[in-house]
Amino acid sequence: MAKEIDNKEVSNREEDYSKWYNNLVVKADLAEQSAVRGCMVIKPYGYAIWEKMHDELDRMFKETGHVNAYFPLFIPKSFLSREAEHVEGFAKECAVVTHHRLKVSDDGKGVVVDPDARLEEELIVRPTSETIIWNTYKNWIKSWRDLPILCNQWANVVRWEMRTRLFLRTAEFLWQEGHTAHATREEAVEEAQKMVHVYADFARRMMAMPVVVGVKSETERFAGALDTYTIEAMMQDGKALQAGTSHFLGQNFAKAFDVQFANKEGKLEYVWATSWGVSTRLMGALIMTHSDNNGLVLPPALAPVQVVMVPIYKTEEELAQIVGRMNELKAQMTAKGISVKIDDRDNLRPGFKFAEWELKGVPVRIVIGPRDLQNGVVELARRDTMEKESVPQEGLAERVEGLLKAIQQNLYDKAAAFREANIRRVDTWDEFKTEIEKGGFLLCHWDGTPETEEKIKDETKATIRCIPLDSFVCEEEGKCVYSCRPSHRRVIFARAY
RNA sequence: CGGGAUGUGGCGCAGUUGGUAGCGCACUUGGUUUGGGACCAAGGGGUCGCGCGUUCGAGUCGCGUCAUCCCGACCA
Repeated sequence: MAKEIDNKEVSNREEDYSKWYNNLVVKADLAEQSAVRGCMVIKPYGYAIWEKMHDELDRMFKETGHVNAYFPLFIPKSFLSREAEHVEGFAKECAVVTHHRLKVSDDGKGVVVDPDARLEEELIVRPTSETIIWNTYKNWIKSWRDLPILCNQWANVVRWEMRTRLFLRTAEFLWQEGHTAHATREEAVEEAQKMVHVYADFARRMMAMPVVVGVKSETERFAGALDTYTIEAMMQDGKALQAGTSHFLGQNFAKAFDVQFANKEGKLEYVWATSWGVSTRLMGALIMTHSDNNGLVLPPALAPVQVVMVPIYKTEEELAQIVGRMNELKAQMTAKGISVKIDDRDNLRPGFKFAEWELKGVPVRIVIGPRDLQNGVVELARRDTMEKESVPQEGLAERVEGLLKAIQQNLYDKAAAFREANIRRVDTWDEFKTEIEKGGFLLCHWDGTPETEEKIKDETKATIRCIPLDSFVCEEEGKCVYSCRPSHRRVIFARAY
């Protein structure tokens, strides 16, 4: 059983990672379960982190030539059935709108669905927007001159999952979905690969989260895709988390929605497609990558509050004096683009504030008391290592600026070191079965068949996370860890969220 | 949807053999405190997930139902 959770200790992760995670999300004021089944309320502090992610991703998309658009929440049922694999993938988890009106019930105690208001065709609340978007693209695309179309949409989607977990798998979630249309196969493949690398760059640079870029095996592919590119991250319990995907959809959707263009020779051709997305699941990844038993640890690049200042005082005069000095220092830091919060709440003691801001993951804490004011110093504490030092007020803004960068880098290095320590090459099936229990990624040879993949999954719950593209590429001859048949490369196996 | 567990003030929990609810935290007020989660005093707030039943009497027993969590299956 997990230890009782309170604000003093988030939990012991080794005992019960799930509970640790859920409690951390709630205690750190990020989100909570809503009254609606499987849905979550993202609280202001949590949303501020999502906004930072949103803003940087949006900037990156635009930098790579994309534009934003918006498509309807409701998708006519018939659209979903156009692409066979796509329906099969999503049919089991759709919320369906059947009526458009309520009426007061006969006993007058409540409302009931008005049976006279049944929709002629049911509407599906989008689980993803390929279908409605390709139905629209049909009207936008006539000639090769209309291509490429590089649209992105920020939206919410609904997938009626059996089991939910805050940020990682909620019935409704926020995401962005890019949907592009191209004249050639090569261009579409290039786009899909480009975007998975945008995600990888984002994860590393902003989230301080190392990821493996790779291709999904046939079984793990997106419903309707020819290839699914993925970024896979390793959480602190050794399990893998798919943090973002980019799909090369071939001409499947173009054919399903009859989207053809006249090429330069005047001949009709089907359009090539990609789609790619990341969701609020990234928040889950962020939490599980860096947090410790004192709570959340946020990389400075995504922290809504980068620096919190806590005054220590006995009298009102002292408080006024200290806060006065703090405001001067804050102004210097704000000028450098650092977000600073002065916690001058007078009903809480300093120790409580320290613990609370640590729980919320604020990267840097600055404490000023009467002694510091005398000596012209401050106490500077960093969240990642929990180290404290006394530093001069002179040049504080520059020092903090450097510290924030150092913390960002240290978080990445720490996570990368953890990942390195938990990636192992495994060559025999016996070894595989014992090693997979220890968690982490296993680099193994695989014979390339879905049958073997399936059997490995049944016996060990491990799946092929990806065939690595950039790092951990192991193009070498060997024998499948399960079937012993020949293999030309290693792939990554792991248990996953 | 299968297996297991749990539903009691905002949160976390206790509640013996049935006798119409209690603790810690939080909250309010006053005071003393403030360099790592303060203390004292006085207060406010719940009919025990919901429904039906057994009983003189149900948080406690029975049946049903809903919800949540965990393990599976499914998934970003």
